[in-house]
Amino acid sequence: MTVAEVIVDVPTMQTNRPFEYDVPSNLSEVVEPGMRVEVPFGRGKRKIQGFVMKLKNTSDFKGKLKPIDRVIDLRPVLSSEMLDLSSWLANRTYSFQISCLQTMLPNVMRAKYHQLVIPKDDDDSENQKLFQGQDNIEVTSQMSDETIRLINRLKRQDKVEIEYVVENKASQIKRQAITTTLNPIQLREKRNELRSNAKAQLKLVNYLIDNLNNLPIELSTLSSEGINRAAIKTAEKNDILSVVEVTKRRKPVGVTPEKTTKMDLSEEQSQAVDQINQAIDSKEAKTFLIEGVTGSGKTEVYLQTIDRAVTENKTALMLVPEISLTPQMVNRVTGRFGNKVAVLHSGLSSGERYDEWTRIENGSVQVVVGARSAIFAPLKNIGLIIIDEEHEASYKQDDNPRYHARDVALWRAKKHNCPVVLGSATPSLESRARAQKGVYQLINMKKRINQQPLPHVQIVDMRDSENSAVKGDLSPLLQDKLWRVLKRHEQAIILLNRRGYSSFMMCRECGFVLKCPNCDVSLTYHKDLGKMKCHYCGHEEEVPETCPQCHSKKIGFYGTGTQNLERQLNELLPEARILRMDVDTTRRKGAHAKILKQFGDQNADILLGTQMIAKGLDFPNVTLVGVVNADTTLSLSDYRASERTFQLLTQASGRAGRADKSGNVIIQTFNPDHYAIKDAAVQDYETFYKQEMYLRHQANYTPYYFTTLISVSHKDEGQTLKQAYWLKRQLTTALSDSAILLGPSPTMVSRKQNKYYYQIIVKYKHEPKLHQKLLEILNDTQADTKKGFTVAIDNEPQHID
DNA sequence: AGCACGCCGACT
DNA sequence: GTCGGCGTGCTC
Repeated sequence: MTVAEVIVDVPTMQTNRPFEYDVPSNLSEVVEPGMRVEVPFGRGKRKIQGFVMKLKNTSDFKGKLKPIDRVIDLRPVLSSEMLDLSSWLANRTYSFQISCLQTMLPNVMRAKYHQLVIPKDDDDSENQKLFQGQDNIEVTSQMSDETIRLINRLKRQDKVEIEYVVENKASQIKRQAITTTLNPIQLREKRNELRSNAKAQLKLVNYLIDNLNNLPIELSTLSSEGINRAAIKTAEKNDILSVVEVTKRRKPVGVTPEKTTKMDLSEEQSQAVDQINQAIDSKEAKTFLIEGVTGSGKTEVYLQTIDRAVTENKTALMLVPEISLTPQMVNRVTGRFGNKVAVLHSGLSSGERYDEWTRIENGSVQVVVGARSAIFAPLKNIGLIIIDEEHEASYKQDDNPRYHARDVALWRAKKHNCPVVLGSATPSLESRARAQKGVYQLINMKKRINQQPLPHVQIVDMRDSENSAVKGDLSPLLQDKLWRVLKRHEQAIILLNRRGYSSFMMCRECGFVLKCPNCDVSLTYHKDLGKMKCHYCGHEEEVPETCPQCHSKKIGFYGTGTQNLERQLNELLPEARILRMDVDTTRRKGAHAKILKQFGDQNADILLGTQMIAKGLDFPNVTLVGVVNADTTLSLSDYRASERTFQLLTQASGRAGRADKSGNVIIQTFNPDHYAIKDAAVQDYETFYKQEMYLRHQANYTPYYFTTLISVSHKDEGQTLKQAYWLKRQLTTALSDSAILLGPSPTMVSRKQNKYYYQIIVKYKHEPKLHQKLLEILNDTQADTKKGFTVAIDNEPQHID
């Protein structure tokens, strides 16, 4: 007997374990771990999709095993590596294993479920009313309560039957095709061997000779040429050709960009390449952190090390943030590796995404470039994994499973015995600290290639009388520089650092920001309460009317919007062509790329936008970058605020000035003396790192402590709090005295979609019992989900809000 | 999730 | 009496 352990597609805590199924004898040769199957589940005739995790010969189950209904895949869609990874991931992220399995596959492979109501008694009057002559009707969520009640009654009376249909949007849409390993000469020989009356064979072989470069040829193509199945079968028997399964590609391989060649390396670059190549050669699962200033040529290091992996017949995986996945970036890679590359970006339709996945899975590509989820690319024999802009928060998925691509990369690297390269001009504190401890190998690249000068950075103190007297948000200096840029027909980027806008209070006279007395984070304004509140410890206080520091009345909410700024720029420079890029103008798919192209083609003078314009864009004609409000992220009540500000400003500054034209950067701020701003202005990562580490140490934050965030929500605030306090008690009993528990406190937006959110933060160094306790909590609270409670656990959160 | 079972109030 | 509401527990 064969028994399969199946993870079923029911995302709940109680079903988050394997269920055993009998493998009927007709499927025993077919079923393999990693395949999707359709199984009956529950008392009714419900059918659902599941993943086979394991096959075995005995069963521990006391009842009678149900048989697997159907196998969906011809071949496993997940390798044993991926099955293992899903277990690890589910455990690490406190999410359901089924969710992990599904995130590893393209979306189209997710099952869709339908319920069809079929009449058993066509003559029944109620049935006739319901079906109105149709064979069946589908149960949908829009159905009225009345209809659902009717269906339920009819079902009880045995007048209708419910059929469950599992639809597999992409159940291996494979077609049969023929291919041959013979060359034209061998084929001609075969042709000569044919008997003179074998007309069909002759036609087939001739067709094959003529179309050798179009292999594999689909059977449908052949039949339109008048070659039938029987002829193909005979030819197969005679070893002329073989029948294979191919997946049809929706999109032909795009135009291959101009072939690029290896660039000469600088001293620093070649040292980096050598170290990494050595690890590739010796199959060492080592992690490198490249700390390289903007313009130091990290990309070329990536390309040449990928090249080494490819030459050694291995594969390589490169992750970049979604917003850096621009045509320029992609072309650089495809230019070097041609059609060996698969690119996974958000612009692909789900069908195209599936095609790319298939191409990777069947070994047609050696290099994969993509955003976060590309870390699950089904590559075999990985020789190198690269994560560019390693510090980017977008590498962490912010809903279940809340995984960090970096963690997955390290896990896979260990499995494949290959190095991981993390690269950034501004590494995350935790990575840089690991490099300090020797966990990662640090590679420093301090020099810009081609002697590019650093841009000239000026910090504008917005507290100055001259600046505070200005009506709008643009200082006289920035206005002047903008005007000059326009006159020289160059371009400018204006960056508006808008996060948590108008949520905190700052004094326009002295720069004072209202902070929490216990937590050293700024207080946020809660509109619903009309009070200032700390969302770490829950401290709250009234909105001050005068500045507590200088008693000026100029204290107020701080923040400005892109539209507002666009209006100001229009008034100031009526002749300038301004492009605005923010969430509003980029909502539509592809709008983002379109705006960038417009700017790149110099169809605009000023590009105005939020964070998204700061990342890795190269516009040679840009000579001015202005940051309107550098402080906004600083005042966010998140302990990573300084780090994010530093990263943003450093990146933004890197945008100004290329080779021949010198660049100017203007940073407007109310905190000109803040270390994050001062260090960013001179692109001094190391100084910033030391200062920030010191502060993190003082305040017991990452990387000195691990953090886990637990949030509870319910539509009744009292219930939410009650649950949150219960959770806190649970944790207190399980944790040692050295662990720090904060909260429960309301989240920044304490009410979302009519639900209240409270969170508890656990900071700890070593808590062996924590993991088990959290799993217990999930189990215990599962029953409450039906009462409207949700409990979410975020291991190492990227932001706390 | 979906479904059965079981217990309760309120209507043909 | 029975229909339908909701709480509880189970799914190989």
